[in-house]
Amino acid sequence: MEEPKKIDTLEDVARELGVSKTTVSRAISGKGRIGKETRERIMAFIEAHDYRPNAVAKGLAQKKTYNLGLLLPVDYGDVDFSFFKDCMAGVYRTASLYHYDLIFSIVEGEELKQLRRLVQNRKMDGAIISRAMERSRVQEYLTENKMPFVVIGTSRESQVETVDNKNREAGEELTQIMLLKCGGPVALLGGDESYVVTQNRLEGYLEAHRKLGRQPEKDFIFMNVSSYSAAMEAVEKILEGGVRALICMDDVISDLALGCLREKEAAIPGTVRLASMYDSHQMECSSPSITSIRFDSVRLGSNACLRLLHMLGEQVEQETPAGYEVILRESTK
Amino acid sequence: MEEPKKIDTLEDVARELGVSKTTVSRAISGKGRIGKETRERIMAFIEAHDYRPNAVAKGLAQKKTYNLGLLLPVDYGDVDFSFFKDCMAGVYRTASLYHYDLIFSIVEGEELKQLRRLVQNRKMDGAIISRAMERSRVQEYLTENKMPFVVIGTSRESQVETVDNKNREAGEELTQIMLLKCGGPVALLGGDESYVVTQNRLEGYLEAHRKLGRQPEKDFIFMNVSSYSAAMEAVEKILEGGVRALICMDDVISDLALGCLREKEAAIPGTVRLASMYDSHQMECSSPSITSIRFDSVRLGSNACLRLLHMLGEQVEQETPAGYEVILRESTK
DNA sequence: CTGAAAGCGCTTACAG
DNA sequence: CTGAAAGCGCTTACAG
Repeated sequence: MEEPKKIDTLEDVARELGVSKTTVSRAISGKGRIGKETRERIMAFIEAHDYRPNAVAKGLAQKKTYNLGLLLPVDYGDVDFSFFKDCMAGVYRTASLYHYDLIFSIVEGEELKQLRRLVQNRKMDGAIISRAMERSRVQEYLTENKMPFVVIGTSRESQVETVDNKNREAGEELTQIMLLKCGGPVALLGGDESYVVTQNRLEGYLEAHRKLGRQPEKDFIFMNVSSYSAAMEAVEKILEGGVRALICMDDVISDLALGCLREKEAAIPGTVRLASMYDSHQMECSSPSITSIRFDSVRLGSNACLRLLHMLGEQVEQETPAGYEVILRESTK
Repeated sequence: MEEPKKIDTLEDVARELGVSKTTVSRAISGKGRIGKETRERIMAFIEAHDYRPNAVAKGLAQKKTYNLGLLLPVDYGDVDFSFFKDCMAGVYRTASLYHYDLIFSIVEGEELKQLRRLVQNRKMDGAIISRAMERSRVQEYLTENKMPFVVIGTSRESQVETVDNKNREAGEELTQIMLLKCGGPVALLGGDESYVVTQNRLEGYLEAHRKLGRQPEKDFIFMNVSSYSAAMEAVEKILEGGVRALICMDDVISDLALGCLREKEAAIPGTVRLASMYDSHQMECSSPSITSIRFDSVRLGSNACLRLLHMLGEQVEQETPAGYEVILRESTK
């Protein structure tokens, strides 16, 4: 024999228990005064019948959706999927913990149509976006429409809430290790200087020199390296200068450098030691494997979510800053 | 001067236009009789004021959410991220086209808690899951709770709606090419035989032999290869047998085989030609690059979405079967 | 501490 | 062709 009545709604619960919907609602939400005994009776009944409030109805009454938008750039992951994967997992777990769901949307370049639907149809309470979308009008649009959001990765605009890795500290630690391991100068290949992440890693590099009382050699710092030819030019100078150590600011640049060093038949780590300020699957799997910094992307995602929930007025636990670890591999042996 | 009144709700529209909410609703939905002129007047007003109906309210009234669940296995993408990426993009675009949003959830092993929330709180109308989750209780749970779903990849259970690649046809085409290119026998390394995908690719392999009037040599067909040692055992037999061509059923197995061949110092394609029945980034980037079949994952995702929308009673366009292409690379030169 | 009632912003029989 | 009214399943002043 099945339970004769399905308990699907608040009303069902109230009727069966002979109380009002108001009371049941209060028992569940914990808001408002309610007798301890009544409350326990209601909760036990709910538990027994596995009743769950309808999120849509709740949303309508409270003008909330309990959905968070996760906006991904269209070509995320071309380079570094594990970052997005881990980040998403972190966001997801934290959102789940607070009973929020994730709605995801892909932002393709300047196209805001999809995002607009999410915002105008009021299908989310807030959004998490990535720095990669900084150049699109997404942030502007969200701000105009009073949609709370947090950016993963530091943005150039102040005023926006961001969570980020400790790029400066990590850059400093890696540089310090390289300086200590290798007697001579340590060259640097960096990316687009207009990015905050680039600036921070550069600062870390410089700071490590300062703390060890060494003078960074300007001639071996190459910024805005974005092509194979740019990397090649730098690598040639490095080899000519007899520099024995090279740090690249991310995995893409490392990959370029690796190609250049191979073409020049420079042994790694024999002739040049190579390290990357950003880890990825390729760093681990290339031969030789590349020493690099692994950031805690899961935590980063989790923090982004906590921040957003906080902005939405939820009582959330404290954020724990996302850490990192330097992974020493063959390329710096 | 701003518009003095914000047009946020159906009621606002109705009031401003001096009609009833019913009429406005009908103009928007297109359901029910409505005068052409009235309708146009309403639509123009809506357009001008950029009004969008509140999806939550609409959902409550219609007992729909216009959300589709996208359930991902926890460790998707360890092997083959681009598949998920493309698939998701396909699902996403199609969902958007029909004004649905995607809610995503990660299923971790046997843990159904998160999924349960999505189902019980009625936050989605249907779900798209992947074959990778076949062994969890997800399908069972969805069925019990009458939640429509479609599986990407063929499931062993009938009764469920699936969309899949043309694994048999593609396997046949690749095998045929290999047979024609190489005079002798073509070995096969396959995965878990209990998977339908494995069975289909095997069928294709056999069918190619049949059509060319060749006898597949049982001694060079190795199934259930899941470890390096299993692959090594197969590779040794292949080399001893003087076989000059090898097809692996997917990119993971290809990677294993590649490692084994390297260890045995067998030249590719010099000594053995290697091809994979599944393309991935690694197939493209390994050296030598590996000939493989590239499936149209975007289309596959799109089809999954179309199928689900159809099940939900939406009028959708016809599915176009997801195609594939054989990409000839260095490994079979 | 508890409940009746209004309200969230839509849809949809039902009546005209 | 159009509208008044009930209803979707919750929450929340307000009153008791």
